[in-house]
Amino acid sequence: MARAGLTPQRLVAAAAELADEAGLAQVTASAVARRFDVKAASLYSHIGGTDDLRTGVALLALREMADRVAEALAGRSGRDALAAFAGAYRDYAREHPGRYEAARLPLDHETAVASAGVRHSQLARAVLRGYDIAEPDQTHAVRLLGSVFHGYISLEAATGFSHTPVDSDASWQWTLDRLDALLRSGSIG
Amino acid sequence: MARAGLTPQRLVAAAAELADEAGLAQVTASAVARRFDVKAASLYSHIGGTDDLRTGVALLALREMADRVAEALAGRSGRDALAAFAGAYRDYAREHPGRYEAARLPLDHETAVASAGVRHSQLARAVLRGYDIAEPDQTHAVRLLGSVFHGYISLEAATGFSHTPVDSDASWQWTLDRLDALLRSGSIG
DNA sequence: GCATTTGCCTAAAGCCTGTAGGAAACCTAC
DNA sequence: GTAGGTTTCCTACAGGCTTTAGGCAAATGC
Repeated sequence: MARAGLTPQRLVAAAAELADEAGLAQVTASAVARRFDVKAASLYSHIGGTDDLRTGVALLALREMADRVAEALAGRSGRDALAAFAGAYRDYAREHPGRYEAARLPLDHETAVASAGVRHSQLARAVLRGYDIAEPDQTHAVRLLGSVFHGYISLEAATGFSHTPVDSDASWQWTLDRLDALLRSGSIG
Repeated sequence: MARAGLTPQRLVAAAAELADEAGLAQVTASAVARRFDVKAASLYSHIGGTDDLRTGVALLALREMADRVAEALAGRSGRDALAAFAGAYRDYAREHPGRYEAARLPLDHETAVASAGVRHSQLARAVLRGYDIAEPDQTHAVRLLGSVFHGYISLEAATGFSHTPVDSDASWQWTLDRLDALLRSGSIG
């Protein structure tokens, strides 16, 4: 019988596609096996199991997002950098909702420190360099940026902010403006 | 054989406890049945199934949170109201992580409009009354508040913001201060 | 060309969901 | 208090997913 050519990478990639198409909950060993026309048991020599698969998607998503954000940030500073930073996350979440969902999975400490997660906070700090904020305010500001953007993206995905006539893009721009102003005044307070 | 006294309410209440203790993923018909020393099949005359159970927890959480926030807000305004509003959510999420998780489940439109979800945005608008912000900025501000607090709570739950020596409570206070300032200037811009 | 390694298979046990139909407990009302 | 009806929980079962164990065939290397 012909071999399917399974590898951890290919399995995780398929899991990521599946997550984007059907949601992270649909990412199962069974479903991924089906994509390769292979029995579910065959996956277990390549990956640890369903949890492993989802963690793999999470790590992939963190890497891809960090890459995108880094590229978006190149050569920009100030409000420009802020918008690029935020936009990169928002665009990624829209294009890859399942991967974005996976990126919020809790990782054990060891996996987390080895992940691209650390690059994300470095990138946030890079944005803040344009605002001249010293510690510990810089750490507070990193947390604020993470909170606002993750919160916005997650609420937008859940509800689409569709209960009022006010456009979501308008709220996004308004938020960026206000954050920019907030961070500018941040160097004073 | 003695009857267990199952009702949709009691089942949802047990599901909520289970969610807080073990996470929303552990909320299954099977697990809830075990709590009542009853076979899983017995649940199906009271609830639709596992999804129903989780949705029930979501609706319960939305109600409980709205009640708490409303109480926290009573008699306060300005930065005081802002802190009470945010604190009520954060405290609830810490006490009831599983319920909080459930509250973010996507609900179909019909269920959503009948839920306590609408009270939440009304409460946010009540906070903003202390800041004198007109439409459409008020809607933008409601979304900002939702984003910041939900984002912060969710990141705090995931990582505990434990990778740096800076205290999470300090970042929370800093964030409240900055938001208060932002909203104050909001009436101008 | 043969031995070894690797990859995918079948088999099977365990748990979860959800449906169907049965029997016991409860309620009502005579 | 007891007969009828209803409700509640049960057993049985079908189907799906997970994961382990052991086997045969394909690829690889000498």
